Amino acid sequence: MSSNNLYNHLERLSELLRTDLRKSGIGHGLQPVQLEVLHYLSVCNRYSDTPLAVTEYLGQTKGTVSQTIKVLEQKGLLLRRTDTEDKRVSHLGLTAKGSKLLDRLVPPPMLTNACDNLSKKARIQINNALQQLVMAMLKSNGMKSFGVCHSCRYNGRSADGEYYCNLVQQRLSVDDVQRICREHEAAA
Amino acid sequence: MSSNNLYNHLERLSELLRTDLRKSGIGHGLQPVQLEVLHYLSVCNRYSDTPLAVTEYLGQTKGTVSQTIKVLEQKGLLLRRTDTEDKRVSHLGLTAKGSKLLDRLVPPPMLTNACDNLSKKARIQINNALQQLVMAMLKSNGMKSFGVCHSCRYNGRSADGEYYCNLVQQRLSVDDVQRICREHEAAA
DNA sequence: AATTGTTAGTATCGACTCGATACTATTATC
DNA sequence: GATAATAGTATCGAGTCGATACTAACAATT
Repeated sequence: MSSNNLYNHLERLSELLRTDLRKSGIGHGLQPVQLEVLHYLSVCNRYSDTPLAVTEYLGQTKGTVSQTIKVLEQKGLLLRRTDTEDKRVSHLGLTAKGSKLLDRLVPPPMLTNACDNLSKKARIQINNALQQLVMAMLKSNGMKSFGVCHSCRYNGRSADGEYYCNLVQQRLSVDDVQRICREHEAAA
Repeated sequence: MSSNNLYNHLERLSELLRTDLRKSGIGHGLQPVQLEVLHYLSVCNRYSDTPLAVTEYLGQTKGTVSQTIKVLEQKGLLLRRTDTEDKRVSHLGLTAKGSKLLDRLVPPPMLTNACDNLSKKARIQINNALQQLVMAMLKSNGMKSFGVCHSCRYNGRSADGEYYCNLVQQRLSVDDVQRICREHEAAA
């Protein structure tokens, strides 16, 4: 009953956003999912830029994601390089072209317009609510949170005060800790 | 920038919901969109149960919606009858089978689980935030709001105290005013 | 009453999605 | 060194979705 009400809004929101994304992308031959992948790659960190991470993030199968990535690569919107330590894994990154296109198309106009019509306070409230809902959905279904390193329990400081990840045991730059990570676990 | 943050959460939410819907429906041969159409028909009023209304609600083209409806009809999940006054328009309604199936599949488990893990207060806040965002998106893009009659500027009372719609100039039942309407316009 | 225009909806097509299944290559484990 | 696990690819088929072109019913105008 309570989740039913929520569902009403969420479903519509989701469908409207998708349609708008589709309209944005179509002029450039891009599908909604493709824009989502590009967007993910623009906000993830260097441990999370692999096909598998995209798979976990989107909740699709690896086969599906593999195809999407292939197309984006062929379009020259992203580049892949094989990991130096584990030759099974690829790292993906936007090309300048991909990055530029993403900036123009995302967020789609409908959302941008909506935000222009909302007060700053309202935007913050909505943002918090959405975040809370995403968290709840992920947590209650045993999925990865993909939070930023900054809020991760593995995030610490090295002896000289630099950011340090206790999981992968490496230093993180200021840029790193603001990106989302597939290994993220909320601090206790 | 502010809309960018919002977009992060919204896009993920949207994708997760869709994937979950897909998983729910697949066992019964139903696609996400098909479930969305069934759901819409379960909450709309008798002036809004036409293919065109579905089209406006989902933001797709009428051709696309026409196909979806055709499939649902063939599966025996919805029934159509031609309008008595205007033979161009069809009215759609769930069959008992469709209604039963919908109850089992929507909302999808991921959302239900999430709600179970949230306090009542949090659910209300999230619900309000989502509603506000949907409204803003629709309004700033000149789209129809699809609100419930109860909150509509055309909604009034007839001489004997019954609900009355000043647009279509007809009485509305207690059930009617709780359903969403394609002619809805927010009260001033 | 015939003409023209609009509205509701359908039919068909092609590019694309997405999961399922089966596969390869590399790394981990015992 | 054999086996299992992991990261990813290839292929296929059912289905989505917009574009285009269409029909049928109604509305407006002369």
